[in-house]
Amino acid sequence: MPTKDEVTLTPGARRILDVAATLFYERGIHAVGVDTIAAESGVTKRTLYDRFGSKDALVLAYLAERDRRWRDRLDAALDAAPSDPLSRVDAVFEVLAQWTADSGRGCSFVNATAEIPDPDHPARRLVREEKRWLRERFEWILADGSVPDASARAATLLLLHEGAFVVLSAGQDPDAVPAARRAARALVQEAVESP
Amino acid sequence: MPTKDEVTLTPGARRILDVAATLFYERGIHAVGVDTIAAESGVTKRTLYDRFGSKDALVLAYLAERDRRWRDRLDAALDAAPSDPLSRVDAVFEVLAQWTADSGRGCSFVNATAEIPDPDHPARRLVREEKRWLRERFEWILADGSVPDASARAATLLLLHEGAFVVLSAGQDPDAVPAARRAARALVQEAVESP
DNA sequence: CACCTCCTTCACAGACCTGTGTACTCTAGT
DNA sequence: ACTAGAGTACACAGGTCTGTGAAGGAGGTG
Repeated sequence: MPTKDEVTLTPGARRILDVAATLFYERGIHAVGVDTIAAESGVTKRTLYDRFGSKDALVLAYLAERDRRWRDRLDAALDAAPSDPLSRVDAVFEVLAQWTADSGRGCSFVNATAEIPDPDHPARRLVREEKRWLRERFEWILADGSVPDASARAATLLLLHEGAFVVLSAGQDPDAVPAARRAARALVQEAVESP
Repeated sequence: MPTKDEVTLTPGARRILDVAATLFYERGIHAVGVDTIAAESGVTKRTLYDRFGSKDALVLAYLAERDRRWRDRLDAALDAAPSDPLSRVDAVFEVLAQWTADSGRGCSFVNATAEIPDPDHPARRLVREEKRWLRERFEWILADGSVPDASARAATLLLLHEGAFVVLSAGQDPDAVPAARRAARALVQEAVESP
């Protein structure tokens, strides 16, 4: 069963959102105009505004869909992984490895933060929520595996995860994600083996 | 003795660069036009173009100056700190804590990366260089303190450092930098105490 | 048949963008 | 007194930006 969003989107709107997602991610939100999006979607600007109302709303739809897809992917990976904390944490970083394999432009949420100064903007709320969600996922993994100091260690895992994304994109270091994965594994192992 | 850049800048150019730095950082590079920068500097657009040549060059000057100031500050802190690796690593995160105290909009280099897609753009080269420099600083600190696996551990420290910046700005978590600092200290301590 | 949704074409508004051309003034140094 | 550098004033070019208005076509459903 497809998600509600996907059902309610008309074919034209679906194309618009797909094109917008690609262009916003690859060129930046401010750098892409609605004219370009409409033209690349084979649609007129009128249709774009009829479907989404504003560029701002289109930006929000782009981020919300990306957020949903990423969470679904991560939850699926966690469901498929063994239930020990080491396997689960490793699964999160495996998803990151796959995700970044075809996303060379960094984290779309971090990029959106860079382009949207207002912290009360709906897109910024979405970004905060996404980071908070991942942090809680880590915390749940550790607590469920009876790892001590789950909260503090989850915070560290989040730092490694986000650090990997930014060192990969801004620093252009291809080893960033593997390095974060190794550090995360070491952190969990050390925590499990400690008294 | 002032640096060469500061000497060669005319008073007008100095004001332009200061204003541009503030506006680029707070509102984003694309979102700020040269008209605004000129007006806020109490200078005409003509002067801006006579001094800097293009908006692109002004952007580069902004990032280069910020880079220089940050490195100077970090080097000064490292000089002032005791020479053991724990104190030195802690000093780096202390600088981060101070730096982020009045920089709520994240890392300007990461933000610039989000807004400039072309990896060959001079600004992007500068960003890469900055991240590489910090990584090497960490590596030097560890190796100089005879910490084993200095290279791998330096990579982890860089991840924590960059992660803190992004979790603070995108995730709006005020504990991000202290958490990274604690994790970094723990990492160094564990490495020093290990056989 | 009428009706509705989706979408089209096209013109237009009004603002903002980077960048330039021309001609002028003020100030400091030699 | 002369000159060079720094800056001012201001118009203008040529584009792009978001967003709207008016009118109509294609295709399915009652």
